[in-house]
Amino acid sequence: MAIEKGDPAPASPTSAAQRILDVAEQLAQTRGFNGFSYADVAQKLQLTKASLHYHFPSKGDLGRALIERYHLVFGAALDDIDRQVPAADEKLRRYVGLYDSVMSKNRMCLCGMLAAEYATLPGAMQDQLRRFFDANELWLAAVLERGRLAGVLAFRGSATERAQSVLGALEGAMLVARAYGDAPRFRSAAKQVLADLSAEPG
Amino acid sequence: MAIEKGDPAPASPTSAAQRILDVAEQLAQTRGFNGFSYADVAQKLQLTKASLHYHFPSKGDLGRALIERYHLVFGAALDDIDRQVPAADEKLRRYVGLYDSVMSKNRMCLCGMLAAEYATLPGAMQDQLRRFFDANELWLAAVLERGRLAGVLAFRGSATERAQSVLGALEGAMLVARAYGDAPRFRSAAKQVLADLSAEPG
DNA sequence: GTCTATACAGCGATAGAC
DNA sequence: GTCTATCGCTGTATAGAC
Repeated sequence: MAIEKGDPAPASPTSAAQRILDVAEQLAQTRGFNGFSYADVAQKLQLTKASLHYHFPSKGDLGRALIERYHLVFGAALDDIDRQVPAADEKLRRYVGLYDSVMSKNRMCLCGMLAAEYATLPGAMQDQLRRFFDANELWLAAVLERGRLAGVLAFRGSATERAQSVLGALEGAMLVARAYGDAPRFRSAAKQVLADLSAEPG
Repeated sequence: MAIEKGDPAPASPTSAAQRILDVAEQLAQTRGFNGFSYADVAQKLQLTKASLHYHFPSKGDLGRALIERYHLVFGAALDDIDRQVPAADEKLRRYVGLYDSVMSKNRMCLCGMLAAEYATLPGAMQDQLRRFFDANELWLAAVLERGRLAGVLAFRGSATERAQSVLGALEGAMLVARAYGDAPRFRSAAKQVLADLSAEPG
């Protein structure tokens, strides 16, 4: 079917809901979920608040859609890594790269940001948030365990414990680096996390 | 001078401003600076909002007083450590203990929480926040450097870089652990941070 | 699916009495 | 130093026309 005359013929015909999520995500990652309003999103999209409520009746609905999509995209990225990279140490570098690309956009990880606001979030969002972290840890723990068995990674304690501390270290590095608007600062901390896991001699 | 009859004879006669800061601090550390209102504080203290505005005219004033006091108390704790503990590795354990005592109260580090909300804070609070982190890093970097020279600590790279990553790792560990209401989870991550700095063989 | 218009609660903040 | 009362604004959310 041909594109009708007068259509803007966008490179990718993003739906209204997707565009709303894009803007809301950017705001949530920079200002926090409690730090933006429907009015903010509406203004950026040249829409009215009422239109947003058509797509996402309540802000809780919007928040849930936000985490759901974020988790989906992140999960797909992890699948890509698993498909493209065999070595555990290289998988970790790619994993850190995911965080780095967020930091480079002057954003905080969506779920790290929401973790700070945890106590103020609707229950459904709290549950989704924990599921996001659970999935990250599970993936990380598997990579760490196999990397240790293969001899390319070295660390004390259980892979699960280590996965938790790695996740926390990356989230915290973003958190603080953002207060300085300093992406290299994040990169430096991330490199140390990787170095501490390396089987290479110090 | 004797205590007047009818006085409640409090163990420590906390001023109104101090009590306001106590409540506001607890709320800011659990819900975020944007997650509580004058009404919340007033209710907990059985006061009116107007009374709070007498002590802290604007919320920005309240926020500045919050960080100022937090920084002061934290700085005093670091001085205590320096006075009481000579060994660098033991200093680090005491430092981690400061975070642990916050986590045990089901709170986030005030400045870690504010770091998430950074973009929405008044400029004065942003400056104070960076100064808090700067002071932490300076103290940590000195401890790390002297510990490495003394042979009780071991790490790659500069002490300053390492101080930054340690600070981030602790803040991030609190951030994520709080979403699970899981203080032991923080403790586990903190122990790994210390172990990675130890000169003892892995 | 987007609009105008509006309801209603909550927010930070101020005036003025006591 | 605390109160009552109130203001102006912004927040989420809804009704109903187009």
